[in-house]
Amino acid sequence: MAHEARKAPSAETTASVQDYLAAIYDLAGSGRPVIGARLAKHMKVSPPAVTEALHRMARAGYIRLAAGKEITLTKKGRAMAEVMARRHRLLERWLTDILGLDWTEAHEEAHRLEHALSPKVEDRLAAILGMPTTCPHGNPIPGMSSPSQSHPFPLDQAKEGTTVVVERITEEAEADRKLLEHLWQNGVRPGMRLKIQEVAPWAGTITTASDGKAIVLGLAAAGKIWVYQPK
Amino acid sequence: MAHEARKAPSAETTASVQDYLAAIYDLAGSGRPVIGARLAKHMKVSPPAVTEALHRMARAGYIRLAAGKEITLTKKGRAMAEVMARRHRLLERWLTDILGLDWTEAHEEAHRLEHALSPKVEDRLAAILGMPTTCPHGNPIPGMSSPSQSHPFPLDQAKEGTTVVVERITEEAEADRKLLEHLWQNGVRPGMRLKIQEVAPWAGTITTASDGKAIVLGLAAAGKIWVYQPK
DNA sequence: TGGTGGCATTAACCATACCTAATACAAAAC
DNA sequence: GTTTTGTATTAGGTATGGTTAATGCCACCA
Repeated sequence: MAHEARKAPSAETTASVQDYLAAIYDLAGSGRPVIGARLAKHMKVSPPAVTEALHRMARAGYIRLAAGKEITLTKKGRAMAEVMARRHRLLERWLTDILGLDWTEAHEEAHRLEHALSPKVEDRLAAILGMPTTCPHGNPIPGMSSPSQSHPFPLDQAKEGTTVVVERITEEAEADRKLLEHLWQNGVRPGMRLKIQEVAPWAGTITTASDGKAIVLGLAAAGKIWVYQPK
Repeated sequence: MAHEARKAPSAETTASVQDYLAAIYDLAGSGRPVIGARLAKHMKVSPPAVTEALHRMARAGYIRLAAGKEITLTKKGRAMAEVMARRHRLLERWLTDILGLDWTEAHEEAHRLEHALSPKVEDRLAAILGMPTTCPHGNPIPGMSSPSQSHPFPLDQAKEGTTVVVERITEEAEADRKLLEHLWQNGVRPGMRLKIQEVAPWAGTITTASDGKAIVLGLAAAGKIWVYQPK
């Protein structure tokens, strides 16, 4: 948009491109290959919109479109995606820790604000927040060297009878407002201990318990929550 | 832009419309009539862009295009413009008071961020800032009931030999980066006392002094700085 | 081997929002 | 009273970034 262009002269990285880069980055975190259809679903846009955007981004050198369908970030693309992740997560911290919003709101607010954040404000923000290493959902903030000695895995791969600790709610889950609200209301947040009571692939559910209270999740949703084995 | 639309479903107020509303609001503050040409200059866009935008905004009920050239805000338009002014000025306060940026940067950063600020974040921000009544440039924050008992007038109308106090640097001046930097570097900010040494309409300048240091300003620039007579 | 489902793409279209160049017009300057 | 200046508008064009509808492609399943 020419109007946006006015604000960011050359080196044009539009809000849209930033959104796509962030989405690719987030989806790549799950291990599964990033393809257009997944992007379209995650970002709630039509498949043709994705095709077009990807072409624009490939032309601009942000991504590579492999022979197959898989989409990979170039060095430049990855750098930009990390900047966006950093801004997003720092903003979430600010919104929750200082302004007192909850998760659900924080994610959406941060998503809007992240496009308007300059490197300078980003740095000052990091400073006043005390250089946090993760966002409130537990996702690492790039450039903050989070330790993370645990070996996290998706909750849908947990074994029945074990007890796990929530490491993070991935951005994939964050995109689903309803899911986020559900998790928030059930107290599912980083550090929470979960006893795996039943994994039922036939029903597509996983049942966990915490403080005696049972929480039932679909396997797809559970796959977007990463946990680790406490030692 | 459809992409923006996604983020703000109906009740569509695009960033562009917000910019125009804010500009109309700011320019109206000077007393002089708001016409398209002034808008074009202030916003650094071409006259046809203004014409088109005004039609879109009139269609949407934000402004009235009087028979003559004058542009006036409708109730709806004024409300939105005040929201934008409030967000802008609160953000400036945050940027300067908490993040430690200076004026010049603060204005530009705020201008980008204001479009992404929700009512909720706006309110929380106002709270943690201690309900400030003005922005760092001295402009009142709508909804904060600033007293302002002084009777400010533009600096270019000051009488030779008098001493005045800077009340505010208007948004009109803020739009000019170079001017803003100049004022900042010369210590011109709200509360500063200025001795009017010479008003020279033939030369188009006004010479003032503060702490023995002389500051020369063009009359056009001086007209964008409001001062008051200390009693 | 012949569907069927999932995925990508093309085609055609739309709105926003900007631009330049050219035109229209009025009021002030000479 | 014409000319200049300021202002607005029309005309024509561009780019982004979306949409739906239709089509093309492949891979897996029976």
